[in-house]
Amino acid sequence: MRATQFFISTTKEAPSEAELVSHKLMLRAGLIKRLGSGLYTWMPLGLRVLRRVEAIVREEMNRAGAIELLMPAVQPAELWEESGRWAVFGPQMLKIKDRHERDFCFGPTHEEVITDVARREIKSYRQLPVNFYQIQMKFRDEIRPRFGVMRAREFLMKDAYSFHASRDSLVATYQTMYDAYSRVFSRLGLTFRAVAADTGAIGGSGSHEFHVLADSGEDLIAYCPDSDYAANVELAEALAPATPRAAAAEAMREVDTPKQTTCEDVAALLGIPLQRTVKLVAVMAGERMVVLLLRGDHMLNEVKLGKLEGLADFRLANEAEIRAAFDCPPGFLGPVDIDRDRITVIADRTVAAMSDFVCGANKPKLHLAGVNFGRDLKEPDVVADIRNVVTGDPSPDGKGSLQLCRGIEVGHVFQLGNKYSKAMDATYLDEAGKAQAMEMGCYGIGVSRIVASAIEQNHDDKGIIWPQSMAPFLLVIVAIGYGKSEMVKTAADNLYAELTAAGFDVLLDDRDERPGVMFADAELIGIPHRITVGERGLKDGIIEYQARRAAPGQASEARKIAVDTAKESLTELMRD
RNA sequence: CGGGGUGUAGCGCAGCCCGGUAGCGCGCCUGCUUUGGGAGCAGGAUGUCGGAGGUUCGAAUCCUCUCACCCCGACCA
Repeated sequence: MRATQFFISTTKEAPSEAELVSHKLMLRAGLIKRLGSGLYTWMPLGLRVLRRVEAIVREEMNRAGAIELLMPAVQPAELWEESGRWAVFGPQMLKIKDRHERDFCFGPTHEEVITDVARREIKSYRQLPVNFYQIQMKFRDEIRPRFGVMRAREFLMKDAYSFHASRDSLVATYQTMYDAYSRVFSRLGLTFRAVAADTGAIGGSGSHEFHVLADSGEDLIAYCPDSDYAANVELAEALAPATPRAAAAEAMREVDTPKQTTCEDVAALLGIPLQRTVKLVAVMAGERMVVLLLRGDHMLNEVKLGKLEGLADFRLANEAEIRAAFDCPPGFLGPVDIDRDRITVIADRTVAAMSDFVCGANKPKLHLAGVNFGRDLKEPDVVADIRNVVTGDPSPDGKGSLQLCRGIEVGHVFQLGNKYSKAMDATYLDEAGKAQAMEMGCYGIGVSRIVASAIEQNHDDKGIIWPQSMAPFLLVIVAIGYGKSEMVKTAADNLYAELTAAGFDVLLDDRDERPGVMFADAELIGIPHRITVGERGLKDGIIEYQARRAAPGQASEARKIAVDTAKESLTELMRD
């Protein structure tokens, strides 16, 4: 591709809306343009990157035996009502009406449509297993779109759905897809980690997420350096303390806390570790109030809580409900002397093993110290794991302690079981001629998100440094004085023709720009390899090569290459 | 949805407090010079100051409403 026949639109400054490095660089390099909140045009350069990622995903899906199809983005409401998700998916779904006032949605995912395909097409166990996939724009009405294409409302997704006659078959395909995903992210040159995950709104049983590791990631991952345990914090189990609850040593007493409404403040005032305090979180399970007890330094895990009996639809209590139940303003709430007939107490495992702790007194400006279960208040109604793990917690596999890191979720694989096939009556006839619900799996990759997360992992102060496998061009020829020097033009044209014929994706920068502009653009855009062709070197039969990515800790070094053997030298240098 | 912030030229911003008819940098156009790290000089174009209403002789500026976008939060009481 010649730069003069392509469309390059770079800027020195990033629009003020961009916060994340990848977002800024994507805008500055002219990969994307914003149309509205969470809505982006993929400009020609960005589209090339997107297509390269897509191609690798497609190759690996095909290699894994998945079969490509393309389903409609617009889906009738009836399908979603069949599966019961029209209401469940809720406001995240973009719902639309046609001219006859019939309800549709712009597909946020395609379990319903594919299950409909399967139930119409698959009659016999002989047709199973089968694995369909597509690469297609999805729409989700995110609460808060942000970070450019990282969390956009419209985004490109690869989604695959497998159907099986047995659990074993599902597990086998799940493993095949898991391996295919690992290959995809490895080929894309990303540092990633597969982690055990919660199944969320999609439903089902077994599930793993693939995360690109980055400090800017929105997800927290718990992993054990001494074993292969890794899980999303949403799921990672916090084990019960190994040591049993110590006997009460202190008498319960009130302490004045005139302004201290948080555990941090109370701990600071009393000069005790935060780990000695207990906080109370009030939630509503239907009409009933449930209070949750967590150690002062711990965070509630809403996913875990939602899995407890009767708490699937819990919500935080509002201030009016709190005042009605406690007759006390928030900030001084505690579990002592509350009406246990009307209020259920759920203690986190850690809290259940605490003694002589500090908590709110249910009176304004007062807290209690030296509080003990059994003596000062009844034992909790329920003891459960309802908190996020923290650094240093024992690994659930018993092989060391947990560390935390951040990740960007770029892939997710699920074993769905027969949730959708049962709801939508997708059955096949088994060997005995009996109708059976199909086992299902589903597997997603956020194609557009991969582009952004690759930049998060691969950039410097000059711009993007594409992994070779997803670069928009493999090599850029910067021709200095292309329009002025016949020698430069001839040499650059020849090299371009030769390399292009050899199958390399080459950008010839034949613009009438100053060298600095072309160098800066090449670096901002992040093309992995660069050749500089100028009269200066050509006089000696030489052109210059420079790699975009420098060896760790040093600047990328330019090296001289003889024009005559340039193709051979470059083929060597650009070997992945 | 709650809190905060911002909307002025394609992009980044100043002007607003204290009302007087809009400016800077980058980019863009023309010409000349320049050409190995985001050129120099000269000339030039571009704005319903997000929208509506109001106050005023006069509004980018003050008031009301509204829309859009961004950030934080939506979980610890």
